[in-house]
Amino acid sequence: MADASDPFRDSRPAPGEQACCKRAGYHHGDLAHALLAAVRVLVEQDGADRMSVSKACRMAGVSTAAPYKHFADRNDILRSLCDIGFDELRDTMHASRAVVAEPGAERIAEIGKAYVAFAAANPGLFRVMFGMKRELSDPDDPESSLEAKECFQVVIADVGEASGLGPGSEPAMRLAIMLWTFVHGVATLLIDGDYEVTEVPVNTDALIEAAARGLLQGGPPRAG
Amino acid sequence: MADASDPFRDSRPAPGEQACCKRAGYHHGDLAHALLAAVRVLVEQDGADRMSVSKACRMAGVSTAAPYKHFADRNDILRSLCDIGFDELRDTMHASRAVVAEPGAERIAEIGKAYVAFAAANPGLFRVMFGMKRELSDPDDPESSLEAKECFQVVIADVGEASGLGPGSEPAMRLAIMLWTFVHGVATLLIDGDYEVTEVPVNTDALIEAAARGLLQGGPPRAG
DNA sequence: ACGCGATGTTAGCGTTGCTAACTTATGTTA
DNA sequence: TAACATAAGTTAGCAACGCTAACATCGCGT
Repeated sequence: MADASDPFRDSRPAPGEQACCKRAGYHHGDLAHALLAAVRVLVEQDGADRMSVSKACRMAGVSTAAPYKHFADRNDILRSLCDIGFDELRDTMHASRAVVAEPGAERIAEIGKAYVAFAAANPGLFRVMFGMKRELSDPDDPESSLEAKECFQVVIADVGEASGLGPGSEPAMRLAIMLWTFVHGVATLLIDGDYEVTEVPVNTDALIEAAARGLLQGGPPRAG
Repeated sequence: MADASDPFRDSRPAPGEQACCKRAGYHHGDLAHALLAAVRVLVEQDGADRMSVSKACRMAGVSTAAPYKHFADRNDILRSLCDIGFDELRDTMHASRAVVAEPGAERIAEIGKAYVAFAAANPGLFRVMFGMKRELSDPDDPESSLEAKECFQVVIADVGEASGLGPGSEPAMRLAIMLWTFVHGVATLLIDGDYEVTEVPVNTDALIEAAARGLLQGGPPRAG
């Protein structure tokens, strides 16, 4: 089993590593998904930039050249992971709307909490999605940021209703941008551990609720 | 000059690279600073994680082993760069206070704009400072986040004055955290290019002014 | 004048991303 | 069912990277 003629003798996970899934024979069966799963784990463990494709290969039990039959390069893998992330984020944001029956500050706060919860649960992925998506994607590709736009649409729709500014109106859009900005600030400061410098425990839920109330009642900025 | 006995034949910058400073003889003179300058350029060019110490060495005109006489490792270089960044940020935030004579929403907005302007001018550095500082530093070292705290102090002082909540009081602290959160959201979304998904041009100055007005008048969150 | 420590160098290790050339399995078609 | 095209694996190897060990050189204090 471990003799020199075993073609997989160097493909098995090292002692400290775990295979994501067994492979039956020479062909893996679903290497693309297995790699994405392994990469996702590594992105959370080491960060997107320090994540190693070779390590993911060891986890999936394949050679280091195998990924390039399914992905163009390292960035292409991260791009695919981004798409998965934005789908999940959109779904979780959309689902959070059901928590509060009527549109208003409370429901908007709930969407914000879902956004932050996603970031807290998937900090590595979140950082790729919002910090590297642009450099990973072809800027000429109009579909590249489509998933991100869908997430933003969830907010815009509710802000239009809740604020009475009219759904899709420009003031509503500006207000939605402010709310997104605040919630994104919460998410990044939280996952980067930057709130620790305040020496005061930060209750992110309370922060989001206060911002939703304050900004909705304060109205949109006068311009831009 | 380019013969095989030239001890620097492999140390010169490649055609596409520029030396940061000339060296007179065998010893560089001030390699630590030269390296930090080169690394700073590379961090802006390629990002902190893709920044290569070897490339910085070529720019400074030294061998790839030289940095380790001055820094423990790659992370130590980035740590030093962080300290420089936080010093600059504190100074620029402090200086921006002078733009508006009296304390109030306007002056707080001005500090926020300085924060965002720093991020926009040094996106790579900004990301290291707030995104990697924690993983670069020893968490047991109490001095590690001292510079970041100093930046936060600038905000807290002004919010205490402007809000009438009392400088150093906990409500003032919570309000300062909200303002920081918003401004940090602006900075990160801006430098990551994420505002482009809105399809509406985003005026960050107007955003910050609106938030300063709205949040100051709305008061701090009820808890945390 | 001397010597030692600070600051350079070369050589080399292990890891990485990726390619080229080869091998094996799969599934369609004659 | 046999032949074959192609998808999906493999090995081997390149260049670049971070970092270390061992060696070289310079400059400062005694």
